[in-house]
Amino acid sequence: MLKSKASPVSLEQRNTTRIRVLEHIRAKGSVSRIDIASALQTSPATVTAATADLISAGLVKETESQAQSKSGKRGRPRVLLQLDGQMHLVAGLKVARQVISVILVDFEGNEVASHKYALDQARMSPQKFVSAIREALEETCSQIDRSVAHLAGVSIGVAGLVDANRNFVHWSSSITERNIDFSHLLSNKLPCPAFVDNDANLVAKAEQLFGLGKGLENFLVVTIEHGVGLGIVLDGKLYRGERGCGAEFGHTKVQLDGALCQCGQRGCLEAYVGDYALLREMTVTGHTNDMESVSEIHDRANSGDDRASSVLARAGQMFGLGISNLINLFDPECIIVSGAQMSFEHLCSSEVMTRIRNGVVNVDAPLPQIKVHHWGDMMWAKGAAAYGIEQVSILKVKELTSNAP
Amino acid sequence: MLKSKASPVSLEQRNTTRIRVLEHIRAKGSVSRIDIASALQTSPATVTAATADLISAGLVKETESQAQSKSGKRGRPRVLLQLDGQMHLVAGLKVARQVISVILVDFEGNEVASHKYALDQARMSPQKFVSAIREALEETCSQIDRSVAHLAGVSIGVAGLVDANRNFVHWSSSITERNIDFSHLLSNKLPCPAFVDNDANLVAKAEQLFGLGKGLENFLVVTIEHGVGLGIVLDGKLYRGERGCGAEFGHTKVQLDGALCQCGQRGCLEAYVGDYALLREMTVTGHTNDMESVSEIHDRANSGDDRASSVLARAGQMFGLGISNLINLFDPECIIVSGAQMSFEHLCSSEVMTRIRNGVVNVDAPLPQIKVHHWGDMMWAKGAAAYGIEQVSILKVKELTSNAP
DNA sequence: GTAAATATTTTACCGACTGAAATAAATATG
DNA sequence: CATATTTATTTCAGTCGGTAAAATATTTAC
Repeated sequence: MLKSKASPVSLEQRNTTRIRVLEHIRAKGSVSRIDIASALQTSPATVTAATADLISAGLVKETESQAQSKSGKRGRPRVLLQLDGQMHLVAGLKVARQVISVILVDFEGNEVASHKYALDQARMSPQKFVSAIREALEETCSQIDRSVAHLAGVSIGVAGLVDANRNFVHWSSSITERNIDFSHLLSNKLPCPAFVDNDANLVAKAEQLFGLGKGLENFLVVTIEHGVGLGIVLDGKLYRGERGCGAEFGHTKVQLDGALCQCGQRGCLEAYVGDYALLREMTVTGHTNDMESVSEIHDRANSGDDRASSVLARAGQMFGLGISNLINLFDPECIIVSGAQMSFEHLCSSEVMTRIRNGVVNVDAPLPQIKVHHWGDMMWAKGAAAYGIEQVSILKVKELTSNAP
Repeated sequence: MLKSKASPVSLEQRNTTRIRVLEHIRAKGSVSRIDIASALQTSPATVTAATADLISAGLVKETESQAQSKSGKRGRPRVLLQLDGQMHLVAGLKVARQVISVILVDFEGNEVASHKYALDQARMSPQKFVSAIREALEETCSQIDRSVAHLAGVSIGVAGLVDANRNFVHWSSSITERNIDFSHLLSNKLPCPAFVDNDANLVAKAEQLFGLGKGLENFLVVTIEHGVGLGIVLDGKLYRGERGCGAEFGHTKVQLDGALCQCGQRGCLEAYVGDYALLREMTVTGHTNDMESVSEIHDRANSGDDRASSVLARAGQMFGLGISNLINLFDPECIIVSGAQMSFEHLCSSEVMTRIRNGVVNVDAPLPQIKVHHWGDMMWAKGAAAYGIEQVSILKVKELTSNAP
């Protein structure tokens, strides 16, 4: 008879070690217990306990192959641990204007299936929004003969202002109503945990878990698409701002009373760097007709059109200025420039890098690295999946202790 | 006979509750145990234990006066707790070009004595630097018939790049050598713990502990003096950047290839807002002669000089642009504009506020509050003292457990 | 085969925290 | 005025996460 007498320790600080161990294993790929202990500044005994729990939850497994010991070769060999990817399936969704992109991944982030679900309307009621997500998920799951109920978690990225901790959408370009709490809507309609977040934050999560930010504590992810987005990771955590509306890098002003932006204000970075800004500039050059994408501008520039080159160059200069401001303010370990489809070579040229270097306050330390990441068009959905994996990990670890004997 | 067998818990997470309780008491001024428990989401039993320790360490005391209970008046009355300010004396120093400002404060931050120690040279060797600090401290302490040995801690603010955790100064305008570890130098020369940090960070600490940021979790402190500084507090902690050289707000660029800045780059905010920038502008207007301070420009503007007004107005516009960028990126609870002596009304005018409002991306939520704080000329030294109090608090709490029976 | 080296697990114990019960100190009520 | 009621704080016994040290496991060196 277990007497449930005293005291679960405060939820905030509970299980932090197990989650840290899990994240460390994910970041390293495969790693021995003794290395985890030294990396996390904890004792081997703690790592033994934590990994035992993670293994029993099916989140982690021991690998066959063995790593060589640090010094020499004598002594008991280290046993490598890695994620047990097969146990859980997670879906990531990105809701865009005309399409919902869905990706199914295993627990290591490997793609299992993907799908595009066409939307007939850009903006939907919350109910319609959730139904569309349900349908998109079902179609994707059927590809691999699974049902939605098999999913360990679903993560949804939308453009807009989201309080991710509460699944609360203040405003989104995909939804007709403001201030919607999706917690109940989603749990009613889906048989598994679901999470909503802002899309740029999700890409930052993807870079942190699987991408170029793996294992870093302080970095920025700049997303390039129609507009310019930003995700901020500080101390290993996504920084969301006090009201969840920070990181509006695209709307920081780079020119007093400058070019007109989609948002209605003047001088926004996006008004110089966004695709619509470039296309707008090109209309002035006389190619009024049918310029439809940034890669067309690149083509023209490459074939000797000086005006096209000049349009791209100015965008690059402004972008470089914006990036140097980010470095001056945040002093990050690294900045990751992530793009899905749009061509953005003009934002990574050596001229832009020079502009950045010349705009950063001079110190002994070298400039933070600027890494460019060309994702495919599933960038946003993969970002959502990354967040889903993280959230499911946390859920599973919590279950672990609440169910324990 | 005590057998020192197992296990101090990892230093990082040790005593966090006691420190949180102490900080909460400091933020509230006086508060009852039951309120602390609910504010910190912990149990009353924990608060009893924590406060008992803090009282025995002489950091906290019970007050005579009693607060009324929340609802009704029946029941055992709450006992208010407050800091016991008299037990410890802390010194804050700011090293400037020609002077070291020293302030002695009690543990509640009340000024006990202050002093200015003239420097004969703006840049010193590390040894000379430490000796000057020692002398400045001795002169100040003698005012109240104490010796330096009575101090519980000393905190030193310098302009430059500092790794505060290690008392390591990468570079400072006050010191002739780079990359100096002051830990040993200070502990050899001073009979009490000493801490070094960047001056703008210290002002942020002062606002957090005693000023307009009391109790806030996410806020920015913009300091106005010769240049423009920034301190960033996120999640209640000072954010210092990866290499300790972030928060260079004054050198974020507000104009592509704009005005020349002291730092050698072009278009820095400081090159439009710093005092030297305003004085430079005024030289062009024909008043070449003896314009020496910003308040003279204010005087001229107030007496109808349109050129002076225009110079101040442009600085305000650029400042507003910079502030709106900060809000767009950080989405803080509040921005505190702190100045010591320089006149900066032109940076808080209604035109500037309008510029800020129009530069922030529009959301439902109201604009973060912008608070203006006119300190006296001891702003920087008081900032240092605030940091000193915090550090000494942490030390005392740690002693508490290591000395415990 | 035995010693030395290294990784992991087991053991015994510490300390922070908790819920529940006990205690303290006030007011309300008759 | 005694007693019930209410609220704040403390005490108590127990849980949980963590640790150091010892024990155990598994390898190579000799």
